[in-house]
Amino acid sequence: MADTIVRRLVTNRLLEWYRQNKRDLPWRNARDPYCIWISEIMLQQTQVVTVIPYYLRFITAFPNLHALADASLDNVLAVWRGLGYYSRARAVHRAAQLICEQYHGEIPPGYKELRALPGIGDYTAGAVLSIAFGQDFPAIDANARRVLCRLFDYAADPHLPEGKKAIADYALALLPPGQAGEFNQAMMELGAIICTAKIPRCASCPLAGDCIANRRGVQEERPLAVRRKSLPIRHFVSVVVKESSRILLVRRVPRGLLGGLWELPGGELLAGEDFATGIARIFLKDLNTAATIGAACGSLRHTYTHFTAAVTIYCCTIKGQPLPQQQWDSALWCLPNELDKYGLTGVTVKALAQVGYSLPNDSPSF
DNA sequence: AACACGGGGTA
DNA sequence: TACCCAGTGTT
Repeated sequence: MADTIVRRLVTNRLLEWYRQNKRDLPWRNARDPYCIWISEIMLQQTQVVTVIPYYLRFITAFPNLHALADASLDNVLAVWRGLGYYSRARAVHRAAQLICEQYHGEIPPGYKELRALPGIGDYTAGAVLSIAFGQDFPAIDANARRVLCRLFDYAADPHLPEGKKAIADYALALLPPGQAGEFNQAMMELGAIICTAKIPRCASCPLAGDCIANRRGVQEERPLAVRRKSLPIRHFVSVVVKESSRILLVRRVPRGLLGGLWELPGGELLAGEDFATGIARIFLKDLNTAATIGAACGSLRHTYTHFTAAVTIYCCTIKGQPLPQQQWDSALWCLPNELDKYGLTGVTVKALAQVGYSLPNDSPSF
């Protein structure tokens, strides 16, 4: 494997397999670095099949970098709604504005410049440089990492600093000069289709004969599994306040969990706190208004990355106009048929459906 | 180094 | 339920 000729044979087999088996994806063979960049941001921690409709909708809404830079964050988040990791949408919006200011609207074709933009880390910089600009940079995502761990039977934790270096060295050793874009995509495609996390299809793998883990029969033990903690359950209340057929929506401050998204007012209950007390506390502190609890009108569960939210829905009335502060930076009274104009949180979409307000076109498939 | 950060899919 | 996913930014 350390031999240049052997490496060449391996990459040739990989690239030949890729040419014959690659999926037809909307961003593939795109000339425009902007399209490559958007697709790579969306593909962070998100599977290809999930990204496709969001990508098409986003490119339609913001066809080029200037369109994105000129849009409002509210508009960008409304298009991103449902894809998750909303800091990506905030970062991509901010980066578009920075590229307009600093690089005359052209995505800079340099590692240092890309890496300095918000939302672009090592993986995305390498992906854009190799795929959009043809430069010899590796792009190591979870797929490529798994393929390399198996190919070289790397037995330690690849997320540790030594592991990251080892995996990067493997990738650099294999990377064929002048074909980094195809090579990186081929590694990811192999990981997504053949060298899957569970039950890899080694019988169909073009690199099975080169794979040390396969030879040793330990492919399913690579990469080394890291145990996760079970998710805690946290209790929340979500409140429907109506005023002459309009519904009160509030906007979360643009940072942290679901930053910049709109939601029904509410929040987490303190330990041992009952619903009426919690609602009164939240409305007084975050909306500067007195709330009176009404009927309970539903409940739901929603799982985030690191906790499960158990949400109870109440109808309430308030005294006077709400003044957003603390966790919210804006408030408005929304007509039911205009709900889809706002980037709503998943919990709010679910809660509204339970009280009879289903969103049109909630699926990004249009 | 560990944690925060969504949502959808699969077994 | 548990795990996985074309990772990045913060602490």
